[in-house]
Amino acid sequence: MAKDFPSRSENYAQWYNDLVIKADMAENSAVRGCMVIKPYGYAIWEKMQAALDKKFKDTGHVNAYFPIFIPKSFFSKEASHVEGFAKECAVVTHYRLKNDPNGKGVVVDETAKLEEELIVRPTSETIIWDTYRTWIKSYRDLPLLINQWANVVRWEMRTRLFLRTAEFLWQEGHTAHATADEAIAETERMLDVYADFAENWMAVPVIKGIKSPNERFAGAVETYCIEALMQDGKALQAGTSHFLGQNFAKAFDVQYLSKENKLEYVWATSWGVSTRLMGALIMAHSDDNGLVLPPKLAPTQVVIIPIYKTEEQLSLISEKANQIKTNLQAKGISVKYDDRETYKPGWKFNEYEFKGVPVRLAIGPRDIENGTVEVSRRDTLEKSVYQLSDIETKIDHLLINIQENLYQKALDSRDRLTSKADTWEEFVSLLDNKGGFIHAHWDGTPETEQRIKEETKATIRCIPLDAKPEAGKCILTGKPSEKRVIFARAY
RNA sequence: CGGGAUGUAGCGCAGCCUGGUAGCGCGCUUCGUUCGGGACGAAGAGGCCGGAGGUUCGAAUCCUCUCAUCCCGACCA
Repeated sequence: MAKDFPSRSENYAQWYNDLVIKADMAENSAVRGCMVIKPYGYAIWEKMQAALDKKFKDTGHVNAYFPIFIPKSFFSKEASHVEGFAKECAVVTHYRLKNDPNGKGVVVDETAKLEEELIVRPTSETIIWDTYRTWIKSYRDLPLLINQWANVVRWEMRTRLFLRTAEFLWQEGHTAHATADEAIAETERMLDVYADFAENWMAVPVIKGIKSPNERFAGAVETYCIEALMQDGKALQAGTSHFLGQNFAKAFDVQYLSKENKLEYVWATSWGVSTRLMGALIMAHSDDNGLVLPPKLAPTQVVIIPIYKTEEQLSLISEKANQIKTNLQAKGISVKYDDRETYKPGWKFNEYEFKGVPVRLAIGPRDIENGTVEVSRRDTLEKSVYQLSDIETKIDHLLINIQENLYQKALDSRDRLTSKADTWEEFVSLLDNKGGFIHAHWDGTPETEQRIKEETKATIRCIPLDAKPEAGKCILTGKPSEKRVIFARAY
């Protein structure tokens, strides 16, 4: 058990917060609601970025960059879009400071007022579609498949490290297509990319589905999402992919000439995942001993720690350790040999355990004598002694095994926390006593969803894409329903 | 924007009620002994007590104002 670290059962929220800070991933900054992502946290984010970026490029997308500022007038062009974001926008009104004539510090120079205020982007649909108007003239310009890695600002009232911050990092894909079918196919393709990333890289099982109208993205015709379930039974939206129809094309007048020489509005999608995925990753696997990282996203996959008393021992151990390190690196495994004299082995064990390094190797005089190494895996905390011969292959297999084990554990946990409810009493009782995903019937109306939310704080996380037709009665109103949807309390 | 709380060393806190010039733990520095699961001892460094005003011979402590932050709600990737 780590020092001064709460357990999950004691206080899950505190556990999460302390974990993020003590594992050195992020901390609160001087700016309310904005975090500093520290090198260790950023390294994990970079691994996520690299994997996602490759997937985007493999599916034909290219990266570009659009401005952080958006003219205020752009926001009024798409009615539901502005309505969705108006309440959480940071606005730039002036462009100059001056010395305070009354003495201390600086003040805003009122003479430097902008003609038109600039909005710090909460998302980039408007500026991008304003730009696309000039890029798209012919069917030959389509499809346009662009992604941007950026920061965005949403002025949230209450923030939590990674899960909800006023500024966050994300990627946003914005594509333009000649037909609705093509755009829908793109929307679904990117949803699959996200699901694949979540499951095969993050080792977090997700449910693919579509959002109910209440939860739909402001300006979208249909919002697809992947929903994950955390260990405490609360759901977390891990990614969204929107079919925007022709809403933005019409708002920003983006038209092209078809093969038939007809002027047509283009069809759009947008899709994004954010640093919130860090929160999902942390909560999905970590335990009361600290962070647990899936090998595919761990900045350091293997750490080697020497145990010695004398310089002679250290030099023998170092020779062996460096050899193992080189061989592991040749297999593409990231290895750190921590031979710092300033920390003791026990301290290092705890340090790397807390930071979630998947595999730890310890080499001491006994190992040098026996030709062995002590191998400890973070996911199960099991220790065993391996013979040195072909150690690289064994470690390679161990990493794969850990990755699979983490996914399986997360899947088991989600299955345990997934229930069906057929009556209102059952539904409320499940929410209060167990949490998790609850499959239940809903009459399909926004009013009912709203009432359920007000009474239980649970929302429809999604209507699963693989939901089977099943006649039933809405848990609240008793009206007929054709399939179950997934309810949960969410982050 | 409603309800509650807190600002004292890098971090976490005590001191305030009953005014007398600031202390504890962790961390940090140095030296020695240690080193197979967060070592121990000794010696050090570090704070105009959130800010402004007031009461007083004297304010971290009492009074007034102010700023900031955190927690609980409404909003949300």
